[in-house]
Amino acid sequence: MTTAQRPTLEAVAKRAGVSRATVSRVVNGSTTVAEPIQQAVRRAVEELGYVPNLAARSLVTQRTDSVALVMPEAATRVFSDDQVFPGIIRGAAQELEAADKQLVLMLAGSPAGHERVERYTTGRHVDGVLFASLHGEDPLPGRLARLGIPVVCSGRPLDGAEVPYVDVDHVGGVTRAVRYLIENGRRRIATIAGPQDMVAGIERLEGYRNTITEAGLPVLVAYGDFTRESGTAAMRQLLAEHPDLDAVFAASDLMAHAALRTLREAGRRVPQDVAVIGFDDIETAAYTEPPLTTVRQPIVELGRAMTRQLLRIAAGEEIEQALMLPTELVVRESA
Amino acid sequence: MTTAQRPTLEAVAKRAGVSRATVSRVVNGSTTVAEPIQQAVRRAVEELGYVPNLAARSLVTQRTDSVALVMPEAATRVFSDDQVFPGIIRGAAQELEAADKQLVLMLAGSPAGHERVERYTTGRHVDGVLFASLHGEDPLPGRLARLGIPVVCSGRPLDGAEVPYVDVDHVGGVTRAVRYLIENGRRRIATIAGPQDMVAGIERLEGYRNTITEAGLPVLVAYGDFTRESGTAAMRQLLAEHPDLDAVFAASDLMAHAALRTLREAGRRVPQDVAVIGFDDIETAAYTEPPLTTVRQPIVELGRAMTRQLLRIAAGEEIEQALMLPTELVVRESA
DNA sequence: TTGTAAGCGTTATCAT
DNA sequence: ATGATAACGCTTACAA
Repeated sequence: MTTAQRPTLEAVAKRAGVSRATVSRVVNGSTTVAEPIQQAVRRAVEELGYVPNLAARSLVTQRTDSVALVMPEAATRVFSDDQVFPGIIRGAAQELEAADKQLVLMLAGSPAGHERVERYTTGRHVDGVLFASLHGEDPLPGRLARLGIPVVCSGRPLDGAEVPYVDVDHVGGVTRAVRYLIENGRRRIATIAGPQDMVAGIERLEGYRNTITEAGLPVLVAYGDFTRESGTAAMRQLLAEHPDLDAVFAASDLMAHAALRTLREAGRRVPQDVAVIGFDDIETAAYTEPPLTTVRQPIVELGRAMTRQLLRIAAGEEIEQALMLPTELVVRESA
Repeated sequence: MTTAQRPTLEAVAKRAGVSRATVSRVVNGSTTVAEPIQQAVRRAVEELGYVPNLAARSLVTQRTDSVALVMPEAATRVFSDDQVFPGIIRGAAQELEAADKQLVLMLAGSPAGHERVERYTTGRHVDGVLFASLHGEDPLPGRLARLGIPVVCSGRPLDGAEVPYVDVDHVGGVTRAVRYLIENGRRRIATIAGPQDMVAGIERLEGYRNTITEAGLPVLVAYGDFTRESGTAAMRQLLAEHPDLDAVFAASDLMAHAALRTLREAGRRVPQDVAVIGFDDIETAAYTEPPLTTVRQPIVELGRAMTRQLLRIAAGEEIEQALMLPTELVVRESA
């Protein structure tokens, strides 16, 4: 490494013929510096190609200008093609870019990874922490909040910690989907539920159960984990246990996609024999056979909203503890 | 913010009854410290919950223990469901986790974003920079390399800079795919090419062109940009210009997926009338109608390999400038 | 083997 | 409005 010696504040000060303090003021946009001096300093900065040393700044300001985005899933599942995590990353990246802060991505799937995230975040190496999709009852968000470190989760923390969160309206979306099925004359409506250790899985099932029960219809459930493979297994199980079902609400588009194929293999026509509705509205949903009717969730906006909340907390503002983003039923041809 | 005062080296030293230097040695795993003293220090660290201040360490060591992963695409396109970027992120995250370094994600799609990336990376705020999928002739990788900052690109840099890179064997994969079509009796083989300002687009077209020409067959090309929408348009164009085509090689699975649907809408049966082969082997490929025959590229491994190379450069090792990862034809039912 | 002390490059507090 | 100067928390010669 040639490690060309970087210019420091000192060097700029010397070149501009002023003190370090003045250069620092100019660089940080203080207004109390005379215009001609500002000019001179800026020219020196330009000529020397000066870039502030963030470590040094961070050491004295106690800020790092970076935010951690923690994905608590196993690495292999984080980036399945449901686009949830990429969407959140993208939203967070956009919002942080506007705030000129860095995005540090951390995977906490393995015990080692989780321990690493804990060390790093409790060690205050970031100005705030974003948690995407909690699994089970992770105590970390609550602990960080108690340490006074800004935290925002996607979805209500399952351990009941008083941590700010942003979530999409799972229940509302599912309710609309199930009602739509009922209005269209479906009476044997089954669901492929998501994992019950995640808010998304829990609330989508709750939405189904409430709406179905309210309508006096039978609750028919099989469980998956949001993936296509699990959707296939769940659909087969439903078909075996309730051969007379006439509709399926799947808690994810991936599972709905698998259900579509499984139904076709079983000789059922969609939507004539069985209507299918998914949840997510991934890109692929418009390209399934038939195109999938589904509940759209604003996933990039979720990432943005979480980040905006975090920045507000970090800025010392008071924020509402929960923020809910609307979902929407997108009707295509599968129901 | 309660900003509970964090313990410093000083505090640990006092508690353990030793000097700061000794604590530092223990924390950094120096072997030259007497066992009983190590014990005492470690206990003090434990009791106080001491975590090193990375900014302070970085200031003196000149290392940041973090690596930037730059995605030069527009934010809206980075996370399409082709899984390329998420795959690279995942691979990089895995490898960096093992090396106990942080992953800083940067989007350089907009001019502002690119400028920000440039400032940040040339300012040596990271120990190395990973570039995912260059668009056009970005001079930044070359510039960083000249500054002595470790850099690795995915794919050969188009501006001819002498920068280390890792890539998948596009040409080999495409050649195998096209030969497979020829061996199965196809004679009017068209291609939906990718964008010609990206290595992946260029090389996949080159592989097609060479193999087709070598076999004395006609070159039939339409251009897309790897997305489904562009695939639909390209497939329509091909159908209009060459109604007698009997096979299509699409440079991405997304475009192949769109082609599948467009062909069906045009009344062509796949694979009977027209054989279709894609490139990527995304998860969805196994679930298209019919399931897609495609060229698999090891995308997570690409991210891992890039990261390993980067770490080797940062460690001062000499590395080969180019590293090629194998691709593989996955035969399903579309061809 | 352990301790002392000199920085690392900023920002912030005081004077001036 | 500007300039000294003291932190910030750590690593690392160098001494002992």
